[in-house]
Amino acid sequence: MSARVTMRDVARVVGMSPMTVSRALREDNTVNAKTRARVRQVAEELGYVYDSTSQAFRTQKSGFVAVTLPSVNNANFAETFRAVSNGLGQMGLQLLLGSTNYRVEKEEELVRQLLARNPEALVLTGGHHTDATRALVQGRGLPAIEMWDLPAEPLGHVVGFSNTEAMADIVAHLVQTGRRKLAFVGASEGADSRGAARRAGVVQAAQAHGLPEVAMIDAGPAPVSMRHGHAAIEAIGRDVARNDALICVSDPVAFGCLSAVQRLGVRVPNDLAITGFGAFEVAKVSNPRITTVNVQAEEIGREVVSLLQGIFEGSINTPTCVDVKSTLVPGETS
Amino acid sequence: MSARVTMRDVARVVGMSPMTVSRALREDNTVNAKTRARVRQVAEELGYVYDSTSQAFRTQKSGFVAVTLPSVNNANFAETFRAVSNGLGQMGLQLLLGSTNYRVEKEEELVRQLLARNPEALVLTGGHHTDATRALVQGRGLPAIEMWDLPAEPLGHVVGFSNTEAMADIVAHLVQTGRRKLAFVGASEGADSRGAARRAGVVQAAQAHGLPEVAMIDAGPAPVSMRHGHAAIEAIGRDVARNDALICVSDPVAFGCLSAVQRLGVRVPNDLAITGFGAFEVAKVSNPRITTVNVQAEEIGREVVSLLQGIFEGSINTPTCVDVKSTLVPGETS
DNA sequence: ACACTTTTTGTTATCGATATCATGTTACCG
DNA sequence: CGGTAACATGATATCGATAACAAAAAGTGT
Repeated sequence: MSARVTMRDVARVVGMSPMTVSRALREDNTVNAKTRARVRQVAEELGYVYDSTSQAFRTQKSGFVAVTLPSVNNANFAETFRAVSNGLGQMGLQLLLGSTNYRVEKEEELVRQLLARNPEALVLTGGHHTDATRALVQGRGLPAIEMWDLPAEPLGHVVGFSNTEAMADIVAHLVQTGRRKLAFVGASEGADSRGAARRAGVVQAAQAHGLPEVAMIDAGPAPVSMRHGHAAIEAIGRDVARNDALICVSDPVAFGCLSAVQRLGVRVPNDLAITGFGAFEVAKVSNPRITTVNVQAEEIGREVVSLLQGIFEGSINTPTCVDVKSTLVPGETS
Repeated sequence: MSARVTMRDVARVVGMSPMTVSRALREDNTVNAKTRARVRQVAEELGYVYDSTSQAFRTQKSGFVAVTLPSVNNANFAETFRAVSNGLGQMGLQLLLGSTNYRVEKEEELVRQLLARNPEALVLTGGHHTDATRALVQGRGLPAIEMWDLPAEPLGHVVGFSNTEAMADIVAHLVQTGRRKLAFVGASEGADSRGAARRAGVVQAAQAHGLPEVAMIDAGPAPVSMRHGHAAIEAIGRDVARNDALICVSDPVAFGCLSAVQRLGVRVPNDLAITGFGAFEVAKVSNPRITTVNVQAEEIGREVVSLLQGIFEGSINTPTCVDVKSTLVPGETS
C-alpha cells in the first residue's frame, strides 16, 4: 500500500511549489488558468484526496457544526436533521451528529466529544442541560443554538416553539368540542423534558378551563412510540372510555392508542377523542386522521441554518430567539 | 475572548513538559499518579478541552468511521445508525454521517467529502455505486463495508440480506394462501436500487410460480412513504381490487395503501392481501397487522460494528460477507 | 555503595495545508 | 523606454498533540 498522496506529491509532478497546488485546488483566482488545469489534472491522475484534517488544523476551523438530537429514530427530528444537513452542505460545512437517547448526562459526554472536534457552532435539542454542559458551551464563546424549545434561560440563540402553548391549543380545541375528562398519554416522568413540558402544559390548561384532574397514562420510559401507546391502552382495557379524550405526547403514540382503542371496540371520535403531536405522516394517513399539532420540523432546521449563516457572516451578534409557531391541525379523531 | 487553552498552557502551570501533560490525560500509566492528578486538576481549572483535530493530524488517525445512508428519515436505517453509533462510541470512535437522498451521484460527492476527513473505515448502504465512487474507495485501501444488500461484486466486506430472496418468500406465502393477481407498489424506476431489487424479486418469483404478469403501481420518485402509498391507491380507486394482493416496497407504503383501500371499502385481507417490508413499528400496530419481512435493522448495525472491531484488531483480513437472513412475519393482511 | 532495572520526565521532529510576506514576471501607460 | 501596476509563484513558519528516542530519578538486590 503506497503512502497517501499529498499536495507535495502533486507539486513535485507538476514542477511547482505546494503553495501553488493549494491555491490551484481552491477557488483562488490568483493562479494562472493553465497552471490550475494542469494541477487539477495531475491531482486527479495521482488520486489525490484533499485532507480536511490538515486544513482544519492549520486554519483552526473545522468546517463542522455539531448537532445533538435525542434520537434520529423520530421522523420529526430526522426532518430537522435533514434540513440542517442540506443547508450546511451548501455552506460548505459538515454536520457532526450525536444522539443523547433523551438523557442529559449522555448529552454532556457527547458535548465534550463534539467540542473536542472544534466545531464552529453547536446546536442542541431542547433547553435542559447539566451545569457542566452549560459551562462547557459558554466557556468557549462558541455560537450555540437551542432548538425545539423556548428555554427560560437560553445558552445563546433559540429556534423553537412553546410546548406548553401548543398543548393549551389542544386543550382549548377539545373543550370547545365538548370534552372534559382528559387523559394524557406520555413517557414516565424523567428523561424527556419536552414530553414533560407537554404534560405540564396540559395540566395547566385543564386547570385554566376548570376541568377535572387530568388522568395520567404512563407509556413507559422515553422514548415512547406506537407500540408503547398501544400497550398502555391494552393494559387499561375498556376503562379507557372513562375518559372522553386522550391527549398523546406524539402522533406515533396517538396512533398506537387509536389502534388499540379501535380493537377494543371504542369508537373514535364518538366515544373518545384522540390527539397527537408533531404532524407525523401517520396522523394524516391513519383512519380516522389524527388531530395533531404541526411543529414544522423542517422549518426549524431551515431557521437554524439561516441563523448560523447570519452568525458566520457577522450580521447576527446578539442572542436571537426565533419562535416557529406551532399550529393545530384538526383531524377526524376529535 | 482569550485564546484557546492548549496542553502547553496546562504544562506551564503544572511546571512540566507538554509531553507529560499529554501522557497524563491519556490512559498512559507511565506517568506518576500524583502528577496525573495534578495535571487533570489544572486542566479542569483552566477549562482545557482536548483537541481531537490535532490528534487526528499527528497520528493520522481521525477516530472517524464514515457512514452513508439513503435517508435518516426511515426507521429502519435510523435503527441501524443507532446500533452502529452506540457500538462505535464504545470503541472510542465517532460516526460521520452523510445521507445520499437515494442518489448515487450524491453518494459520490458525499464519499469524497467523507474521505477528506480521513475516516478509518467507510460504511455504505447498498451495493450500487458510481465507478468514481468505487475507484475512490478502493484506491485508498480503506476498510469498506456495504450493508443492507448482498452485492454481486462487493467493494470489501458485506453485511446484508438478499432483497430478491425476501421477495420470493413473500410471493411464495401469497401463492400458498391462494393469491395470483399480484401488484407491486414502489417508487418509480431509477434511484432506489434496493427498491428495484425488490421489484425484480417479485417479478422473478411470480414467473417461477407461473402467475400472470405483476401489475406495477407507481408511488412516485424515491423515497416513498405512507402518503405516497396512500395517494397511489387513491389515484387508482376501486380498480385496485382487480388485483388480489398488493406487495409493497416497505411497511409505510403498505400502511398508506391499507388505509386508502379501507377508505374505499375494500376489505383486507378478504378482498385484497397487502404485504409490507422492513418490520416497521406500524406493521405491528396497524389494524389489521401488516404481513412483513423482518430485516433486522439493528442486527445489521451490530454486525457492522463487530466486523469493524475485527478489522481494527487485525483478526479480519479477508473480505467477509455476513448474511443477516430476513424472515417473513405473517400478519393479518394476508 | 555499586551495578542494574524500573519508573518517570524531557527533547526533538513531525503530520499536511496554508497565512503571510517576499520575489519574480508580464502588461501597460505616458 | 523607464516606471508602476497587475499578475503569478515561492519560501518560511505555523497550528497542537504525540512518536521515538534520550535522559534523569528512584528503587532493588547483593
